[in-house]
Amino acid sequence: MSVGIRHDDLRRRNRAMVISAVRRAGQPSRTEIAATTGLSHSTISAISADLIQEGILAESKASEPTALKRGRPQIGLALNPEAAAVLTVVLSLNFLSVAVIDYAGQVVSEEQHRLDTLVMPRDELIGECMAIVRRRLQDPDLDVGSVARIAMGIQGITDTHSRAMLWSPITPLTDIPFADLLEKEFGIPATTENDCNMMAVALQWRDPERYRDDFIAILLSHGIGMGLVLKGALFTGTHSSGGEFGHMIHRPGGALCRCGRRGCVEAYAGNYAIWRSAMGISEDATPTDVGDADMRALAAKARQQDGPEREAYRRAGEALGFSLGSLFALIDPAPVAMVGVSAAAFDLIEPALREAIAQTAGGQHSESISFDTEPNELPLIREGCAMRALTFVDQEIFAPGGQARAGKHVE
Amino acid sequence: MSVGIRHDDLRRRNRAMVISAVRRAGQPSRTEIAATTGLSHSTISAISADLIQEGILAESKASEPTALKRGRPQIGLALNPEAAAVLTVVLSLNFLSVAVIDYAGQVVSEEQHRLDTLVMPRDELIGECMAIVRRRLQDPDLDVGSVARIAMGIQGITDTHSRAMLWSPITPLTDIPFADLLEKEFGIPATTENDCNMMAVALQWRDPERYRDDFIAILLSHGIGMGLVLKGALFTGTHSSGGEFGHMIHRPGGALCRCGRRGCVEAYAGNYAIWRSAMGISEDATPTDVGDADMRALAAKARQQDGPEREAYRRAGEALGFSLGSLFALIDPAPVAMVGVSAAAFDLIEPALREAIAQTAGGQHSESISFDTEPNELPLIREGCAMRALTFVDQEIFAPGGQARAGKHVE
DNA sequence: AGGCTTTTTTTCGAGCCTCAAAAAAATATT
DNA sequence: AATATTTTTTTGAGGCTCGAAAAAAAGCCT
Repeated sequence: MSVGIRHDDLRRRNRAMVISAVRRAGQPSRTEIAATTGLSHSTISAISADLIQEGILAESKASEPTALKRGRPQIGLALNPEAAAVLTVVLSLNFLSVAVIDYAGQVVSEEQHRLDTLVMPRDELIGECMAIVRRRLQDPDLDVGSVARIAMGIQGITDTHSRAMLWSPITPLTDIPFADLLEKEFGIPATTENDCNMMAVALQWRDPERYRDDFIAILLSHGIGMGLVLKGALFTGTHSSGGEFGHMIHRPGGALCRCGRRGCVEAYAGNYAIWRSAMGISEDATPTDVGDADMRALAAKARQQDGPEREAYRRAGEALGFSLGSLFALIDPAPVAMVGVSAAAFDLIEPALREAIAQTAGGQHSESISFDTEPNELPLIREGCAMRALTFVDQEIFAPGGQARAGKHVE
Repeated sequence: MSVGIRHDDLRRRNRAMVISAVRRAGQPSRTEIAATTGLSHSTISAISADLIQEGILAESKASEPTALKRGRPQIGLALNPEAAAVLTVVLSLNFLSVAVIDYAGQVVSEEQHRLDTLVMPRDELIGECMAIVRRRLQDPDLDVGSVARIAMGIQGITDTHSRAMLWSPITPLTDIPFADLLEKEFGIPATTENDCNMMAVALQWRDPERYRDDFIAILLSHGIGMGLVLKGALFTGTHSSGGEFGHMIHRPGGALCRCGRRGCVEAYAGNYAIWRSAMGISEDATPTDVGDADMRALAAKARQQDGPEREAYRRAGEALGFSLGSLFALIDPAPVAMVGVSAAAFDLIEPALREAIAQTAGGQHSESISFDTEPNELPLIREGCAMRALTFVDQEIFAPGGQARAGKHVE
């Protein structure tokens, strides 16, 4: 049952709120923080004095060219980059990348690595992940505060508590508890996050104007994934990362999907599905991975002339449109960001998509639904992981105490 | 942006928590409240003294046959039935019902009324609603505390803020701001709620064991509706009541739905759709309303022998199964309550439903998905409205102050 | 019956937290 | 140099929750 508010929670929450206001605003003055949080100046003054004394915030000496105004000039408060650091791990098809990020959000160090995820045995895959993290952690250049959190973004389904990868299209392996493995190996709290969810988190930070309370990030790549933000919060399943938009049923008993089932959206709109359709291969054929370059070539050909290639994109658009319509029937329409290599071919997809969505209950105002595209998902996933980890540090380490009161931060 | 916690919010929230604990538990002692809320005994003592003094709670003199225990006996705290009252209005196809309910949740007075919703002009429909409410409010037997809240449950789509009915299958009229009309007429704060959402709320109170954090209530009637509770909270769309499960697309371009579109789940599983299919009427035929008695007869016939009737239910099950599978792909599987006249025929629907759902990503563990049935939706809707209104009184009237601090309750 | 034990509830003082108002600080304007 | 303006800090008051201790209200035991 929901629990009462203890007296100590008050300061904790307001501390977290101040930190969050600074992270969001960049260099707000105390007065600005008071305005956005609704707390009094004295409270903000007290809390920020604490945070500065603890080395979490710092007064920004950086002489911003503030407009000349009468009165005492505002002093900007900024996150102290050295207060902590976080580490992101992004594991996607045949690709592993790691970055160390300081408390202010700047990349300090990074490393990337190609590997054959599809065929690697379990121990080797885990070993590679651990090894690349270890190398980054032992980097002598790394003099930023100790790494306080690891966020791993994985293409695939994770559990609600962000502990494990349950299933992934990039490997036949299942149920790898990456978070536990990382914590055990490095003694640093870690989470395992779904890639599309991290895309959504990143978009929220990148463009809070457009992606604020309700929006959808859809990954158009080998598979079809979705990250969903509703009422300002990331939407996840009750047991898993959820939002498996790609496996909503478009046509019962239809085309063969990579997941082994039939008729999923992905079986019409995933890279392999578009390819299969364009090449005139049977819908029952086992999906094969198609390189990004091949997909770009396919899109170019589809643009050049009408033919099976263009028809393949049309069918993908139709599948996406009807399924988005079904989704919108549940949650109401929201802005959409199309991410991934096939988002670069969205011009080929959009007409059929809009035509389909207009035939659904969720697409009632289909012309007002806006789409944005972003061809490269990896930077988004990393940014999302970074923000996930950083906000964890903000809330759980620098404003600790929730239920199990953690050790106090000592200066 | 999220707002800081003021000092006065603390007491307010804990007050609300105590009230909520009492409503949930029935007659908890102070000690029990302290345990469930996590607050200290002294705090509970102080808050409950206030609440008793204000006439919101009362010590239950009712000599419960508590097991003989050593020590000072616990004093049960109960809601004071006379602290306030709420009024529920349920408007469904050709039927209007109103009830007055005391603060403890007991029905004090009620009235029901048949009317032709499908053909009534706007003014008349609104007039009937206002008249029946006025009669109940003026009932001389009504000596319970003044009515503090009205909750109206309507079959159809409402807006997020529960102010208006946007669209409904029971009338060609649209955009009726019932909440505003009621408030203006009677000066009592009111809301307009979606019927299926209220069903879900009621189930949560009726059987909190089974329907706690994640579950689905599906109305199988003329149309197909859904109320969805995720992570303990009612799920609504971003602009409307949302959860229009009945208008997810089952077969793109398929059977004609009552909403004018094609291929919706409802066009296969709504009463009219089952009837149409059983009678061998074309899928393109305009939907007609079918009486409950006819539906019961149809189900009986389907049970009796294999034939087009049984096949119609099978097709309904298939549509429901694939769509539930798509839904579960998004939110993960959860317990389902089937409500409404066709829920009584769930035995005819279930086999095909399970077969279909097993073919979807969301139905991975389809055998573990459990269904419960409840043929009568009206009592559920009324209960849901009652609890909705009562918890509003709990939180907004008896623990006021959120942002715009309301006048304090004076004894 | 009367004292003892057990459990619940209330009382009381301490420690925090937030807030409003006043004071201090820092700069532009006159 | 004095004044005006705006931001930040200081200070005292009031409220809230908590822990400990006291009070209350029973059953238990001799």
